[in-house]
Amino acid sequence: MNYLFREIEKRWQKYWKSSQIFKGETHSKKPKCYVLDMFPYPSGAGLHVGHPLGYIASDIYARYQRSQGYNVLHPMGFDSFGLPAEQYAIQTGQHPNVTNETNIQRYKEQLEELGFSFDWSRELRTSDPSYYRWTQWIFLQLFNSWYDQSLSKARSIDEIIKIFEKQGNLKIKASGDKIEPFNADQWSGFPWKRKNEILQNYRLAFRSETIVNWCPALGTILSNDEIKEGKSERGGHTVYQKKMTQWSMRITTYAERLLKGLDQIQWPEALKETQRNWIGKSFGAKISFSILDKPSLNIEVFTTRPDTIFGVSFMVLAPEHSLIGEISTSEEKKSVEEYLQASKKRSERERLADTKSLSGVFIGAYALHPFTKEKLPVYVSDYILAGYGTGAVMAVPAHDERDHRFAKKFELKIKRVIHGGDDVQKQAYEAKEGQCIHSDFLNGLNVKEAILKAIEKIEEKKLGQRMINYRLRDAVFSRQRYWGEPIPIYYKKGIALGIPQENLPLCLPDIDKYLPTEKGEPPLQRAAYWAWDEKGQKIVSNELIDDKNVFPLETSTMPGWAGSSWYFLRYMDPENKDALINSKVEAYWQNVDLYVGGSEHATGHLLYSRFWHKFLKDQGYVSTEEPFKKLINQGMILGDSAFIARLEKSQDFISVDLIKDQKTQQIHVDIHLLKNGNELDIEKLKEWRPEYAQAKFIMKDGKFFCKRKVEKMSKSKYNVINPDEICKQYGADTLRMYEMFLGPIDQTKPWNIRGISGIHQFLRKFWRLFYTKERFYVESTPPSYEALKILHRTVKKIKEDIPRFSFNTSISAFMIAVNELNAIKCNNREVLEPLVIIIAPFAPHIAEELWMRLGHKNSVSFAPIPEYNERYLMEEMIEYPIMFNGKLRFKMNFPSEIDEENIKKTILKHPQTEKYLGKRNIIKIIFISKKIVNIVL
RNA sequence: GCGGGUGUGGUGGAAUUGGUAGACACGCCAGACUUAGGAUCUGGUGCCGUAAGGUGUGGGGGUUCGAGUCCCUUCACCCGCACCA
Repeated sequence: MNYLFREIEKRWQKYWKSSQIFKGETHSKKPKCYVLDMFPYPSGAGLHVGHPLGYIASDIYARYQRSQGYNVLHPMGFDSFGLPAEQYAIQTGQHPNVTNETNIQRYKEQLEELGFSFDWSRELRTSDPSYYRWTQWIFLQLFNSWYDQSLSKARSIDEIIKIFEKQGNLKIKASGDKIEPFNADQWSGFPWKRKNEILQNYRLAFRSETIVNWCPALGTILSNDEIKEGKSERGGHTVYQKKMTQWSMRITTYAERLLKGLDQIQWPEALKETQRNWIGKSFGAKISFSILDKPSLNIEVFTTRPDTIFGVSFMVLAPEHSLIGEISTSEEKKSVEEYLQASKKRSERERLADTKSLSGVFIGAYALHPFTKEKLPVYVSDYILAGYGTGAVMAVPAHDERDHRFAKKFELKIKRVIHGGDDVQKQAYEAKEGQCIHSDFLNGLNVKEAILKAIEKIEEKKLGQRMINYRLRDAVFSRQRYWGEPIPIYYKKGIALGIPQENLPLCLPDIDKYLPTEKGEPPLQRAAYWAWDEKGQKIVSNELIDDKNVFPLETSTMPGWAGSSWYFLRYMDPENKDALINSKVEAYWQNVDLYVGGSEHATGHLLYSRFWHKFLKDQGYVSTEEPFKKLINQGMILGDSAFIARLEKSQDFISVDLIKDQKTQQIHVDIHLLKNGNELDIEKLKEWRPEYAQAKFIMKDGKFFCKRKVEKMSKSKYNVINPDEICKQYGADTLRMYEMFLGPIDQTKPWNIRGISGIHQFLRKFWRLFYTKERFYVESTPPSYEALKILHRTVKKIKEDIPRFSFNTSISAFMIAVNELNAIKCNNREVLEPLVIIIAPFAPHIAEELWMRLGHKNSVSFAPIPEYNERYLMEEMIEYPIMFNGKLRFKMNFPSEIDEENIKKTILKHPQTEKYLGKRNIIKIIFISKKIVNIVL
């Protein structure tokens, strides 16, 4: 009768694998439910106990939905392009695919051991040419599209050509940089090259010279979300600013839709807020300031506070601003030049580091105030960002903190125009409250009214217009790396052209070394066959490049987020060779009903996926506006790191309890090197790190202790606990339930093995319910009312908990049920069988085993979830807490149907009442049916 | 600095609508049992107190018959953004 979990779990894992019962049906009359996990990058370290947290939760949900009668799509795959495999390839010369294959096998084994109900027939890998063929295909669609702002929709580039042929670009409202206007005749007169340059400006995948975050140590550029505090997120290398021509994605054109869509989806509020901040919408005005003695030139600024226009006392331009050269005077030219040079050298990190002291120089020019015609000195300063707004500001020191500091430093005028706050000579008053003063036509208006009035006036006088600005930047799309999708582009006379779709995939070529070339070009430059034969429609040797028929191919590759931005669609139709996805299949599965993953993807993956999805919708390939209807974040699991202390400037280590005033460095050591709690096994350490073989260890009583600290579980911190060890010891069902029992799914929590035995014992107890005298035996006779009550209460609780993802409370409900059924010695089939069904999503192996032993031939995975009957949830007797002035004094039982008056009477007669009443009078009695009685004195 | 989140026993946590704070589990204490099994069973366990009782959800204040829950204020920690005009 022992619960032999090893044997049981092996049997059912084998069965699930061979029977393929978790295959999502492509054509089904059942309602669909798409449950997805963020697919992992297959790193060499394998899974640790933090990974499965989300997988377990989604698996419970998927299994529950199957039992509820849904056709569930629950796939898994691998985000297999990425840096670690490439880094390893650089070091060892081994092709990244080899490393990948090994790692993926390990991951799959680990995932199977945990009993997940994945549909492995749909497994995909982003580095597989049959997959990235379609990533490249989407890229070409973006390349061949422009955004029509009047329709709020992406359209084919062929259509814009037709429009140009008819009317030039005079009427068109499209996303792109400002371009000289041209009419239809001019368009048809443009040479081929010019036409293509113009089109380039409208494409959603386009090349642009951008200031990028160049990381020489990684040999690549990084996106903003890959940088943490000025250093690369991976490896912590220094990042520099560099101008480069790069592929970009016009995500900014979708800013408004990305923002609006957030209201339609059920995501954690924190995550939505992060995206809102990242998109950073602000409303204001664009205002032109003319320049003294240069009537043809204007400085355009963006401001969210046009109400403070009469408080402007100077102007500031970003160092990259294009007008600086033209308008700075000869006297100031030298100091301006010096300043620009100096600010170029300052890395982003330095610029961010000292936000307190502002630098800048006067450039000699003056702008004219649009209303007062006052002379406003123009400065250049790197506190102005070239990439935001227009790269220039009208400075209002009285009402903007940074402008204030700048004004103080350069002794510029500070003019109050909003009433409120302290002395503006000492401190800026930034609040958007108060009435306008010294502001001509704005006087007396409050800030909100004044903003609108000012814009109205500005538009009326043609000085500018209202403007909505976004903080969101276009996404840089190229990487100077090997291990990514090749960008399907070739260059004809310097013009980028797409490889015809029929020729995809453009496969990654083999190269001798995975490093950049000596000249610093991307690794693909090393490929001998990396040229496009336009006529022959094939890849040929570089030697054949003649710029007539054979042209060089693009050598940068796509970023990590390319493949992950649409993989959820491919799972719906993974084998399709003719299309990204069949439209009928798409119409059925639509989008993801539940997406589970980490919140760290808030501004990367989750934003890019939404962007691509919206684009594909515009193109008619998908029917939904949002890819992930509901999303939950699993919390981080923290590990208990161990450190050894090294005395500074020495090779001597000191036991943590002996440290007094000495300065020490803390060095992470693998937690598996510890014994008896915090004691270090020095021999094991020396094996692990041979460089410490000769080190001296200062010990107390022959023991050496480590310092512990709870921090994020990660390979680099050597605090990783693998699920394999726990599976071996307690089984997958125990691990699954234990991880869920740890607390709310979305909360960060430390990993602690201490409580796991409780779960294991619970499963044993559950198992024993089915045994009498060492034999499997269940009664067919009707169960007691008490037993039915326990069952129905539990079913109700679980049905309420699962949709809320409150799995920790479900588990405690199971525990209560098993404890109570055990106490009344219930072994009725009528009670135990439904219990097996409802516990199956949580502990599927034991459930399958018991289900089989109960005599069923089919898997428990599709057995319908039992219904509960309210009849069994009624209590005949209610225990009322009797409170005096809100304090619980004693308890009394009453039949649930008894009326209020009767209860009050009985309570007042109770001897305890007299005691608590004393000489005081009752003011009133609060009676809440089936809850409490409170006597107010 | 801005935005978001979290604070409850020795520990993980529960309390879904303002209604018995600490469910369930770990740990600990006491006991029973013995085919010595990662056993099982019984009882106890927030804190102070022998007890009556008092006290208690980060701190302070408020609303209410009644507050972990609502409001104000304050502190600590975590996450995200950060010269965004």
